[in-house]
Amino acid sequence: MPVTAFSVLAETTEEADAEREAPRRKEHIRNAAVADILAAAEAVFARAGFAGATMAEIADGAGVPKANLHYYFRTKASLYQAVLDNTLTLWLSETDGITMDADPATALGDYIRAKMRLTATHPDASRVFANEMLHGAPQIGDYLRNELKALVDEKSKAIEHWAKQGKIDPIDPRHLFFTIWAATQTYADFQPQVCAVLGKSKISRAELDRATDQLVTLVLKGCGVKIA
Amino acid sequence: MPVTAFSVLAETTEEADAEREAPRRKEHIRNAAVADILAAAEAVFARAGFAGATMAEIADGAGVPKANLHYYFRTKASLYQAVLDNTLTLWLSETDGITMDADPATALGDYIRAKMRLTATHPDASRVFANEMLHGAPQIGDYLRNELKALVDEKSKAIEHWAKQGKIDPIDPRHLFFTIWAATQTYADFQPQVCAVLGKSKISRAELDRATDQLVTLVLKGCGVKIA
DNA sequence: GTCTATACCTGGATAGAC
DNA sequence: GTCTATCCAGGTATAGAC
Repeated sequence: MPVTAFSVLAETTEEADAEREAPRRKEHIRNAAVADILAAAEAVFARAGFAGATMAEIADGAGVPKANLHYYFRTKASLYQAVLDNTLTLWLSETDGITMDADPATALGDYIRAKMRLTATHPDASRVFANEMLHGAPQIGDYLRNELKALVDEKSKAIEHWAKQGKIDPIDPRHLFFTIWAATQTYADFQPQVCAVLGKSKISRAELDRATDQLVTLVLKGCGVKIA
Repeated sequence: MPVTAFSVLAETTEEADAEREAPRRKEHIRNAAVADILAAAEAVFARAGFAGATMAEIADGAGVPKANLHYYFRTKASLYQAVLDNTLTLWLSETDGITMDADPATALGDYIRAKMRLTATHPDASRVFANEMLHGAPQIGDYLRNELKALVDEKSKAIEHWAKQGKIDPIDPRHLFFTIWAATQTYADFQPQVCAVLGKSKISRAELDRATDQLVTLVLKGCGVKIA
């Protein structure tokens, strides 16, 4: 699970000076330790939340001394913000297929499948996001009100267009998104409950495929989508 | 939002002695402060999680000095457990209507509406539960594997019976429950996201009614339930 | 039973050697 | 650039007066 974006690194003006006027884009990952730190931080923040996570635990997970965390990321809050930024870029993706002239069954089905895949491959990212949400979204409130709202507004127009053409029931697209997001992310966020009810110690690939197929069917049929 | 069950009170053997052999059931709420403490604790644990919550904040919310919390509940963990116990009793309710000989449309529709009402009236309970889940359910794992699993197993048999009678599509009832739980609780747990996308500062009663109606329609139609 | 004052400890952050 | 040792704030829990 490699991490690729480091938007909130601690500023190192000395190094910037040393590079003179060299283009910013020339900057690259200075040390693999940074990636390890972000990966370890995601796991710890996912399980313990911001308050419950300790820098010592993250340092252990990354295999570096505690002080190095404060060298790369000045504060615990900065490190948390960097982890959040990574998860948000993940969340915005996958909606490309939902357009006015797309086939609803294909577009919605593919979107749900993609969301479920994301939940399976990045469960910790889902949990970090959920934690932030539960605590009132102090860090990402602006993101939700701007980028996310704009994206949903645009996609909602496409779905309303489908409805005008009789390709889907006249539903509220926003609440449909809430339902899809919740139903997919629950397999990461509420994993202990899912495992307990199913009587299993982990959610198997086959089980998740069954869940995905059922959810796709439920949504398409429930919205009156004509299967092309 | 009165709190009614106090299963994990700190033990006061002195008082028990004073009561001699008096029946346990004769015990009653010794002080309204205890109810205030539990109510305040639920709110604080919901917003901050277990680690993020502080005893000082809870004491402030309840209007009592910090030390009194440790008098009624020996530790922070005991207080948290007491809050959790209250929420779990809430969660188990509302499934009474789902029986083999019930009408699927009525039973499922009523259940979804009841769950959504619960989300609206007890959002903090939902958030405390979600927090515990996200952190791996260390306190309530046993409850999930026993009481909850037994309940879902029983209700699943009823739904499978409906399917044999052709009253509903042959779906997996467990995943249907996961979807319903997630789709309803998201309006409490992910409230900041819902508000941001809708462009509102709070979720109005009317908005939640729309969401409820749409979800009931989605589920009933999506499962091929015949409307009686 | 109730509250004030305090002891003790965890954990974030930093100074300074290498 | 990297790490060891340390400082200090904040928070749980308790002792002891009333």
